[in-house]
This record gives sequence, C-alpha cells and structure tokens, in this order.
Amino acid sequence: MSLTCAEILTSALAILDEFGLADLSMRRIATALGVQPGALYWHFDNKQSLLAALAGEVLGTLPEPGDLRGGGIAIWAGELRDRLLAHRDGAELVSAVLAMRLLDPSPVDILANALMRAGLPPTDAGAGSALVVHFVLGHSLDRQGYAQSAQLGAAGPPGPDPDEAFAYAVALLEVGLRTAFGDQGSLRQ
Amino acid sequence: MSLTCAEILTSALAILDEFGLADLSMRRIATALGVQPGALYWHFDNKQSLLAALAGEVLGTLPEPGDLRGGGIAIWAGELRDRLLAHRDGAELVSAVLAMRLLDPSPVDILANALMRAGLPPTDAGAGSALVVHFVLGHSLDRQGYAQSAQLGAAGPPGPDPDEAFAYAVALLEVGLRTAFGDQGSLRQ
DNA sequence: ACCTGAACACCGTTCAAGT
DNA sequence: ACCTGAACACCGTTCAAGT
Repeated sequence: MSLTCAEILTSALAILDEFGLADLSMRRIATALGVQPGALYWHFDNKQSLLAALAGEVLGTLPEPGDLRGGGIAIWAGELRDRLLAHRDGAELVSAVLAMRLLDPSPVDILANALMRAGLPPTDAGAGSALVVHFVLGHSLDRQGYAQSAQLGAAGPPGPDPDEAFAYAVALLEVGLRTAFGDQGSLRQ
Repeated sequence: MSLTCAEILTSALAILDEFGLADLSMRRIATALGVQPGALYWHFDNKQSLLAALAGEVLGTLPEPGDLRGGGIAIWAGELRDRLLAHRDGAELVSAVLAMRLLDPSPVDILANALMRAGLPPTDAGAGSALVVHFVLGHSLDRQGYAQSAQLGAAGPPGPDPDEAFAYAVALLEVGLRTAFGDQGSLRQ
C-alpha cells in the first residue's frame, strides 16, 4: 500500500505536537514514515503546500458564526482560539499559512461573509472580521510563545489570566460591532 | 577598525529590505560585510538576538500615546503600522521577535501603561492594548503578505482600500475603549 | 579582543533511475 | 504510479587556532 496525503499529514501533526513547528522538517516527516525525503514531493508540491494542508487540518471546518448581534462573536472567537491552542504552535502555523494566502476559506472570509449577511456593508464587515481574527491569532500566538519561553526557563511573571483578558477584549469588540450594526455609518468620518 | 554591532545591523537591514526575512541568513550578512560567518557570533549570541536587535531598529522608540479618550489611539496605531510597513517583512520580523518575548519595551507594554495611567484597571488596559497591537500587527502582516504574493503573480483581486479598512477598524476599537473609559466595569460580566 | 578556517549536523528541493 | 539514491546549494553554530 502506498503513501497517502492523509498519512503524511497525520505524521506531520504528530511531529508538530511533539517537537513544534521549528523542528517540523520534510526530512523528519519522511524519517517518521520510513521513507526518503523525495517521496513527499510526489504528494505535495513543496513544504508550503504541506503546511497549508496541515493548517487546514488544525482549523478543521469552522462553524458559521451565529447571533452576531448577541454573543455570537465571542462564541466563534473562542472556538477559533480553542482550535489554535489545541496543537503546539497552532497559531504560528495558521498565521504563516494565512499570510501566504494559502488558507481557503480563511477565517477572515468566513466571519466577514457572516457579518455581511447580518447587514454590515462589505468594507465594514471585512474590517470588523479582520479585527476579530487578527486579535484571536495574536492572542493565541502570544500564549503559545509564552508557553515556549516558559519551558525554556526565562519567563517573566505569569501576568493576568489570559482567558479573562480574552473575554474582556472580545467584549470590547462586541461593543464596537454593536455600534456598527445599530447605527451604520457612525464609525466613519 | 573592527566590526561593530551597529554595522552588522545596518547590513542586516539592507538585506531585509532588498531580499526579505526568508533570505536574511547569518551567512549572507557575513558575506555582505566581507567577513566569516563565525565572526558575527562574537557580537551576537545567536541569530535570535540579532533579529531582536533588528526589530528594535525597525520599531525605533515608539511615541507615548496621548489623548487616549480622543483620537490618540488611532494616531499611535497608525504610527506603529507605518513603522512596520517601512521595511520589507517588518511586521513578520516584529511578530516573531514579540512572540519570543525579546522585545523590550514591547509595544503592548507601552500602550498598556499609557491606558493604565489614563485610568483603566490593569487587566482592562492589558487586554485593550493587546487588542490594538495584535490588530495592527495582523493588518500589517496581511498587507506585506499580500504584497509578497502579488509579486509572485498569484494574487487575488485587490480588495477594499487597506488604509480605509484600517481606519474603520481603529474607529471601532476606539468606540469599545471609550465605553471602557466612560463606564468602567460595563464590559465585564 | 576579535576574527579565520574548518568542521558538524542539519535544511528544502530536484531528478535520473528503479520497480 | 510511486519511490529510491544521490546529489545540489544552502543553513545555524561551534571552536581551535591565529593575530
């Protein structure tokens, strides 16, 4: 039985969880599968597209955000954060793939479309969505970066509870978005 | 005259601007300076600390945010964005260094301290500051990632004006922050 | 003090050749 | 169709030895 893309991704995810993104090399994946490095290039064009597929695996199919005028944003943002934090360096991986524009559909698109369907004009929906997703990514990146530097010894004081800070920040975003919904145009000069 | 840290950083910044972060290797910096790769390790412990110093160079000394109840956040966020965009892959560099916690003082700390001095409780100031800085980083990362993929040919449609989207998002943040200032505690459940 | 020379242990990627 | 073997052009880092 020959190698499949799914097997490669499973192996890659295991290496990611155990050793982190910096140690996730094509050669290491190949070794874990008992195969030559070149074999991977039959199934993926290059490392970038393998990482893109892996990011898709980490994110899964995100839910459609609902109740956007109520607490729907907080729930959706929390779900996104949980998925990013579920794997070592998940936020870094998704950020990198997102920056390369290889994630389809991107979380930004999903939320932006939902906001548009809820009545926000396209530019506002795009900006609001970017705001939410970039914060969640930055927040998760920060947490996982902290975990990494804490493991390395040189970590500062623990600081405030990150879950609390997350909830507060999302609440602040919801206030802004409610204004956008309630009084369209009031945020533009 | 012997090599100085400043010369190394100047050379590194030139390589960053011309070839990007992916091509910024210790060996390439050394070659540009007409020196052996090992020579750099007399001046910097490792690549990470060189990148940290380079990120400091890119950011410079950020201004103290002022008029936090008015448009001060927008001005400060715009300044941060401009500095990130002033060098190729500036946002990616700063994000990476920030995630490693090697940036002192970090932009998050600067804004958080200003928000505290303006009257916000520590947790709220930290969360609000993280919100602003993570958005600016994500936004800039996105713009520079788009520029990169556009140069590579495979770019989607141009989309809405990024400056407009930035202004809208920051305005939304200011609405939320004004609520935090005006009616403290109203964002917490 | 500051740098060279040379090595060590890695990378991603390609591609003829095998099966 | 799918993989091996072997190479190419790179990395970051270390460290004796030179000056």
